[in-house]
Amino acid sequence: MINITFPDGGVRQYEKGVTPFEIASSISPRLASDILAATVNSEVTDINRPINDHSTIKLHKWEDQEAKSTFWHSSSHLMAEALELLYPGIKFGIGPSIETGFYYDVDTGDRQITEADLKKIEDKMLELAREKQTFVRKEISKEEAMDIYSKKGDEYKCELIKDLEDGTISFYTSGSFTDLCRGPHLADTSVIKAIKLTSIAGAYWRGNENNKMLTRIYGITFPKKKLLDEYLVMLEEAKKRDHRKVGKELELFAFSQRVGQGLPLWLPKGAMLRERLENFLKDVQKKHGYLPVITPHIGQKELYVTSGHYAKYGEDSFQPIHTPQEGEEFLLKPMNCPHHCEIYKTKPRSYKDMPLRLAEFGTVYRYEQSGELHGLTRVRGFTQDDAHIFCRPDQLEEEFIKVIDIVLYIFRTLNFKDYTAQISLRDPNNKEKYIGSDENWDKAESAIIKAAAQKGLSTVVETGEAAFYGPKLDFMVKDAIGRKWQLGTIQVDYNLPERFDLDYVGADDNKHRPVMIHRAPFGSMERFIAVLIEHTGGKFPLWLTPEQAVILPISEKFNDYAKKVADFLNNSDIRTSVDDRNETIGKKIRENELKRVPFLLIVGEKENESNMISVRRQGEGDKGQMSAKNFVTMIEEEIKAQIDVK
RNA sequence: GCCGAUGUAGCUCAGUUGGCCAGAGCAGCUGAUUUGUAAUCAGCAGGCCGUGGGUUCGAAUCCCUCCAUCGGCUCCA
Repeated sequence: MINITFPDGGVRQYEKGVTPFEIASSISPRLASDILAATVNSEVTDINRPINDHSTIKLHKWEDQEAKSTFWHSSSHLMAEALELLYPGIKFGIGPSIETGFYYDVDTGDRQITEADLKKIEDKMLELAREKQTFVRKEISKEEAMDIYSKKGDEYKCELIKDLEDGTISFYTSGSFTDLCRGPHLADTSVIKAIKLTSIAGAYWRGNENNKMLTRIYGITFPKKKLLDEYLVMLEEAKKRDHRKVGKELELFAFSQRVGQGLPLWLPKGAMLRERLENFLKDVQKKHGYLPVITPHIGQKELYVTSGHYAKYGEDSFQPIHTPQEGEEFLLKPMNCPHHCEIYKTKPRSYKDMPLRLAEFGTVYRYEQSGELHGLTRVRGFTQDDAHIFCRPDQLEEEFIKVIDIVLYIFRTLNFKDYTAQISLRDPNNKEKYIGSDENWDKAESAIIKAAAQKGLSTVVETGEAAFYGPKLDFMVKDAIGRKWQLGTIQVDYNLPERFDLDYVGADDNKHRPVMIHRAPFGSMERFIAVLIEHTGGKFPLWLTPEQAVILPISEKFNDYAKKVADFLNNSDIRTSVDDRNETIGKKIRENELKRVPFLLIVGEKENESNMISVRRQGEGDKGQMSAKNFVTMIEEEIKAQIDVK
């Protein structure tokens, strides 16, 4: 007998070799039919894999991510089986589950699979799923595994096997399809009830652009048709919040082919919103001891040779600007740090001056690959809410924590709750990719980890994701359809102070090297506003929104009264306009509701006589009458509550 | 940059297998209407059918080039 410990601490005894499915059955038949995977001693496994030792167990129903990933991984095998039947001779790369769904990379040879074929593949998958094919695991030797795939002529699988250790290789078979696979898998395919193949795309084999491009087919499956329908509706809803769509509807920004791709044009309403955000951060920074600086949009090539950026990115950047004067070369600035280093150098610095915090909303230009451009989230010209903190090594951790505080304050104010903090460290196996001494890297990395821990951030550590000059802490936020974007970033840099030969005189009267922190709480104005649009669906917080109130006269007779009220509100710093078009009140309400104006103030005969306004709140409807003065008080209080978050 | 898809009026979209001057709704303009909480009515105007080339008696429609956009891959100082 073996002891099985459940998550609640309860222990039950079972025969050796019992499976998670049998354990579930012993609790209730309902549970047995619901479980899709199990975690046994912190490893997710098949529900029919025998357990031979004392173990802890957690049974996973659909609601658990472990169950979903097992479900989707099995679905990718199901798709592979369908593909092999429909396209004999097709070769397979890898086919994992992803956050939502799964994909399989395939080499279709001379044939081509297009979106028109997806329905056919879905139908085949459903047909196969209904056959209730069981997933059978088989451990296999490396030699045998290699033999199977060389005979089959699948060079991708051979390459994968080559990197695996003998004795750890397993195959799973379902129906006519056998795949190299670690598992785990569903017991059988019958639980896969709803299938949607979502898209088809090219993907380099093993993610390397020098390799062949395979065809990647993405899909998602569910145990119930209803869940798939709900998912598709959710996707549709999310698309309505897409910042590119909302930005066009609300006239916030635009692009022009003639100006160039990835170069956003800010329209008046977008510019007003952005300006307000900038002022908000400027106020915060002022309170935190930042000093404003302003630097030019270009710099001599020499500047970037000194910083090391030219060597690293020169060829993939906007190329140097040449002037009539022979030999002169300028670069559009791709980052502000070199300029700020030169500001540091304008006079001798003392340890008493530290930390020196130089802040600038600096517009930078980067030649991003054309296929990578995406609305406002990935552009070629953008403005960083940049600042560089020059500090003594002993101040690093404290300064780092203070920056985290600013980022968290901003996120709270704008109601960003769903973010992850990612600590990016260097890849210890690839040290030549980075500049700087081992010692400095170790110090910087531990400073970040300690600071994040002290602020109680839940962090994800990514090794190998550090910048070439130092480790960093990034705040990642998802867009409407779940794509992750980096917003706030805090980076430690020992490299630039070295390259620019920055120093300060210490208490010991000797020269010392400062440490530099790059930080941008928004990341860039463009990307931040893009994500803000998607989070709010264009319904910005009252303090930020371009138009806070629009006055709607019932008829032209009340235009004068409307203008009087508008003047009063504008004088009270409430951004107000009058919609005095010759349209019905219903139409004016509809259009201003669609423009997400937070307050519509309706004035007609009644209001004119009683000197009141009728207040209508966006999305909520009529709120009754009040005086303009009371309205101002109400708005002021609401804005105060929005900004004074602790 | 790579793979795939898409590109018709300011916006959202129709336009059958190539065949009459390329259509609709909204927005715009003009006029009527003077409106009470999500679309008043009528008229007018608006398009090198992304660009350049080709096939054809004839191209928005078929082929090629380039540009842009969308979904991914790679990249992201």
